[in-house]
Amino acid sequence: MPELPEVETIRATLSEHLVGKTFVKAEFIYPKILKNSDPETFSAAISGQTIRQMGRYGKYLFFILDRNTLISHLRMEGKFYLKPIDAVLEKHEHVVFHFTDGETLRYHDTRKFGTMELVPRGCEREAKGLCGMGLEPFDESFGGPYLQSMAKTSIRPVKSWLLDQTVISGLGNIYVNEVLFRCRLHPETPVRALETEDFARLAEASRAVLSKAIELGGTTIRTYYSSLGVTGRFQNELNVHDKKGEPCPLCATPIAKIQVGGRGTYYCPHCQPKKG
DNA sequence: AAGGGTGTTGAAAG
DNA sequence: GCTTTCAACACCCT
Repeated sequence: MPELPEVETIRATLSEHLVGKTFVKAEFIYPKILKNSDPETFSAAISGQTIRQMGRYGKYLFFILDRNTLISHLRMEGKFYLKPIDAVLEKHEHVVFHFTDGETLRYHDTRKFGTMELVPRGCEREAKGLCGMGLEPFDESFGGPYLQSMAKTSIRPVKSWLLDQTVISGLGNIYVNEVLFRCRLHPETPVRALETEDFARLAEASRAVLSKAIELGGTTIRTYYSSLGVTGRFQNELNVHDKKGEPCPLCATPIAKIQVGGRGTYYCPHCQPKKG
């Protein structure tokens, strides 16, 4: 489900409930969730370790333990729930973590796309998928000049480029649609056609949109809801995403939907003219 | 009622 | 290399 704001919300929520809990074991109903390990090795490794802190980079969630970090990516529909040990195993619950206090943490993922990986604590950025990731909009050195330096002579549509996590970490389909609306940029604008001013505005808009979304606890659309049943409120702030045919908030032109790089893309044909 | 679409990403193919 | 397409999977909506 999540982009950066949703993962951040999940991180904060889980942190309140999980920090200080000690693992007994982990049961894998669907072992393919695990990368680079098998259930027995993984369970033995986390057994006895205490969750010291919950962390995040981009859309990756970190359970920081005594000696290891459990890196979890929720992909499209991953969720975590805290339940008593005797709660029935629900459909789509693929991993059950047991704690010494008798509680369990259930990993629920309808589409089974999510991944989990255990790395030595402090080595998170070396994990596959995290190495080579671009800066987060909240990194100190992130800004217009950084984006411009990543652009080079790319001819890709700006929408696809912003979704590339090696360029910028944390933007997904919802927020990219919203960022481009705020910047008045057509999603298919070739990166090469962007000017210095555009990169500055993209950087600023990325920070603004994600900050606001974090403040509101993320976005809850369709039937999606966050871990532990927490729902966000940013869906009330969406201008274009999932609003095909609805009037643009600025000019009342019907919002258009097209496919860019195979992803549903929403924009205002009047406010976001193509350039270059 | 089959097919397309879905808050993702990495491997394969061009 | 750089870019695009597709597969992993289950469910919902036309």
